[in-house]
Amino acid sequence: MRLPQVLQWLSSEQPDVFALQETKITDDQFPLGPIEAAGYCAHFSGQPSYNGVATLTKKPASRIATELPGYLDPGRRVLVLHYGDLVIANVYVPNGVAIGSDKYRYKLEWLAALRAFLGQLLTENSLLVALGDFNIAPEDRDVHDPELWRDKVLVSEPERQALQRLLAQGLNDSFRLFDQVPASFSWWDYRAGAFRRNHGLRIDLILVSSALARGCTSCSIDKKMRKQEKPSDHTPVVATFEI
DNA sequence: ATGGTGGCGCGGCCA
Repeated sequence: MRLPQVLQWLSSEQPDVFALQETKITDDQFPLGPIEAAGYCAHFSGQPSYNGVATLTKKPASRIATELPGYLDPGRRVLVLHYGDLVIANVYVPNGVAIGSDKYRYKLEWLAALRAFLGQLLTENSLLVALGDFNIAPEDRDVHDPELWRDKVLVSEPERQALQRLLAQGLNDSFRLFDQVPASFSWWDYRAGAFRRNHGLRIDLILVSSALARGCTSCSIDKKMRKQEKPSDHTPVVATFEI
């Protein structure tokens, strides 16, 4: 994980919750000291080199889950925190690589297991946030060049339908609760000057249950981290709430 | 233009 950038953003923005994906670090290597010194509790589920999720919060969770029930996955991609009736599910959806590949099938299976899990959580908790790298651009307006991306991974209809089935259970894309400037993206490829040209996709989502959507007061993309030296290829998405 | 860049970790995979 990019610890200096994380500490900088926590210090300047002071979020109650900060969800990271692709930490690429084992739990025994997790930089607990600096994060706690910054005033945050660290919850994490990692592995060597790949995947890994972490959720940094002002207050410790009462319960934690790291698996999709009934779906055996060696990848550490899920971290669910419980705060009484409030549930915060941090997810790193598989990339899928290419349409028709084994990894694409894995992505669709994984999304089906996630849908079942979130559906179960929604029956038990009215206040649910599911956020993270979904690796799906929900609509063409979330893609810099829809014709170029048509039927490509991250944009294909089966992936979009899987996301719509998630939403249909009672989740809302918080970004679309508000007016937004066109061509708003959260991820840009490192190659070919994609960020400079704003050749991006909006694949990082904050999905909220209806009860939380009523208290959602803003959702925006903060591009300042992507402009820095050695940035992540993603940049933070921020939602605020009055509960 | 089937390329291009970057992280992890030391060759090759993954995104």
